Amino acid sequence: MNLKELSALLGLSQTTVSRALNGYPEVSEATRRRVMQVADEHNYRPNTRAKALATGRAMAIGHVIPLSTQHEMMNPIFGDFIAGAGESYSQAGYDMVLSLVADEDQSRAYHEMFAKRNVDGIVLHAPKMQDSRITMLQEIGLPFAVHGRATDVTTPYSWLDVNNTSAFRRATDFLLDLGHHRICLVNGQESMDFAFRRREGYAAALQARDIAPDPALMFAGEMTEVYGYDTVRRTQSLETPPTAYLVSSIIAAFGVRRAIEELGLVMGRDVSVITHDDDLSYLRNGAEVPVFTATRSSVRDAGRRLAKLLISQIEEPCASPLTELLEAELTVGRSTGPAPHRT
Amino acid sequence: MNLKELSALLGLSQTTVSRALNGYPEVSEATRRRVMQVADEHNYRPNTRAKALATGRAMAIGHVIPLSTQHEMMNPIFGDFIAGAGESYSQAGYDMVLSLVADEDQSRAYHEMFAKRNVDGIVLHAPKMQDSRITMLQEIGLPFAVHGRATDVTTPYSWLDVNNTSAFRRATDFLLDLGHHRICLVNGQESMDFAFRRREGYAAALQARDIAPDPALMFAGEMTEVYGYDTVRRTQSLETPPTAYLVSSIIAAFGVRRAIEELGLVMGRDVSVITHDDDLSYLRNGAEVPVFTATRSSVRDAGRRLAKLLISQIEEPCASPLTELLEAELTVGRSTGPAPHRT
DNA sequence: CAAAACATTTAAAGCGCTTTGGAGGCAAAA
DNA sequence: TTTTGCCTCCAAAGCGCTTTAAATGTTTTG
Repeated sequence: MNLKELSALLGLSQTTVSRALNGYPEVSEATRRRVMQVADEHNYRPNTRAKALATGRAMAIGHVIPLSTQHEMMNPIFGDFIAGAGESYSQAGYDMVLSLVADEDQSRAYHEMFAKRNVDGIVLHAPKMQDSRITMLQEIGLPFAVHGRATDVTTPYSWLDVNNTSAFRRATDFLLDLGHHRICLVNGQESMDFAFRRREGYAAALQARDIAPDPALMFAGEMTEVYGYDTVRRTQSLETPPTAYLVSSIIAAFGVRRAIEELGLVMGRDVSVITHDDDLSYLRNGAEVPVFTATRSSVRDAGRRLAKLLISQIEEPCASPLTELLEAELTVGRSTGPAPHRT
Repeated sequence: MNLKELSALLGLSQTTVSRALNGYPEVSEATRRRVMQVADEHNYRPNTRAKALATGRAMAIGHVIPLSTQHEMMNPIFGDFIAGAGESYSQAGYDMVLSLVADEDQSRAYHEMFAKRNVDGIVLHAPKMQDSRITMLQEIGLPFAVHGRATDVTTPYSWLDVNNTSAFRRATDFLLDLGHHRICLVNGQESMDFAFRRREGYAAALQARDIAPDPALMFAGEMTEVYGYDTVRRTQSLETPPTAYLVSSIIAAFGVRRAIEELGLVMGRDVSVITHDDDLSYLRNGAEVPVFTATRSSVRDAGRRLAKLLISQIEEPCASPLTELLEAELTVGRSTGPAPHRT
């Protein structure tokens, strides 16, 4: 069923039917109701492609996912972020188109997305500290919004980020208040902007108490379970092992917990752990009482918000860039306690 | 830059330029080269929407993700599956459009996808045993392929599945061979077809050795870490606790391991564990020697294959449905060993 | 050399929708 | 009665591409 058939059926012109369906005022209420009803009965939906061609709006938003950074990107976070964004998109009538591309094809992918005109805007994932993609997109002139920020990019652009610095600063302070002095940072790869910012927060908290950060206690890597495990094994065999761990991901925190328990230590008594918790739907941090004390911020919610932000950006092209900084909450679980008195 | 401008630039008609770019034979090699070059220089890409409208092919494939079953679907598996599918899509020049919809809107979503004609086919995720979506899509007449199967649907359709029954049968046999008699099944939700089939395999192996399945050892639930943990805690306090666990997901297996270690038992000696391993990129099953003995099957590879299968289905609409059954490999890790001799 | 055959190229229609610029009908105003 | 203005509705152009049918120019053939 297309417009032509539908309007023939109604004995009206395509113009009138189109207007009736799109809520234009130049059509009587009676006709509109009639059109609506018949359209509904025949399950009419305008052909997206034709509509897009006529209006110049694709009603779709693109996500370019680099394949080679799969470990950092196609990760547990991603599903939840997409789910959140998807909610906002379908609410606003947008489609989501995903484009998985090899790392080296990324630049081409953005240019192509623009030239092919099958999206109205795109979401930029996993920004690094200096991220050339941002200026590239600005030059291209395709609306975009970043999930995260790029510290070294100074031109204004739209973004939504968790306040990673303050989250990790507060977490570190929390541990310091409990009497911990040797706090091990189990961070993500620090070329990623979020990881860099977390380290900044960690370092700032230490510095404020005149504690020099110990390089032997600062790790950066891909956040796997094994990474968490290994880091604890390694650091616990140091001369003066850390009494607390600050972990960047709940998956790594699993590994941290496993190593602690394997060493016969009790988490929350002998060793304290705080992890960042993206509040993933399938990786809940315990039930009523969280297992881990955590800096929590729902990545799904971030997806929802960033999508909305981008949509309003698209629909108001002249407005200046929008930004949103979310504060993570510090939820206290059973993985933290006062520093043990060792000699 | 559009066709009109490009052809004006070249002093050729749109027809010729279009043909040159699309590899039609009615244009001389000299002109083709010239066209190609100028197109390249100006970074010309045909407008997807116009092309789609003209050809009737959207060059896009849809994935409808039900939101309410987020825990089963928007799960760790999903990211990797999508990544795999995305590889195949971009290779074949297709886009991927995701549509996240509330559960109750699912039927409408499929109809809409068809009516709006912005995809050429769709992938059906997470089939249940009786899945009404399959017949619905057949009635609609939109090409589709299922990731998994629906046991109770008898009409033929295209699918790709792991042989869950045989995988779990072999895993159970493996444990039985090691002398285990009381094997606990930590399964996914059994309304899901894959989980049902896994139980079938488990039951068949027991039956073949005249062991009656013990309902107290068969669990079905959402596959979280805590679920694995709780199940072990619960079953280990039984009068005759199981000596082995057969787990449906590596995430639950983490919980299983944690409970085992917490109970002071050694995995692979006191208690054996086999898990299904979807070979997720960010949840590796150990390094060289796998931590868990596992029935392994890359979900990413499944995505790649299913996408290709659907594409060939789309491009050859009259062909009969295609199916592909993948065998999981049984990889031996350090989590299994002979059953301990208890009294 | 004319006719036929072929190799290139083009004009124009069409994909299904929106939107501009009118047209027709009718009630209110002059 | 004529004019004005409003309310509905419509014909047709246009979005950027593909594709059919036809027109050119170029060889080859009888």
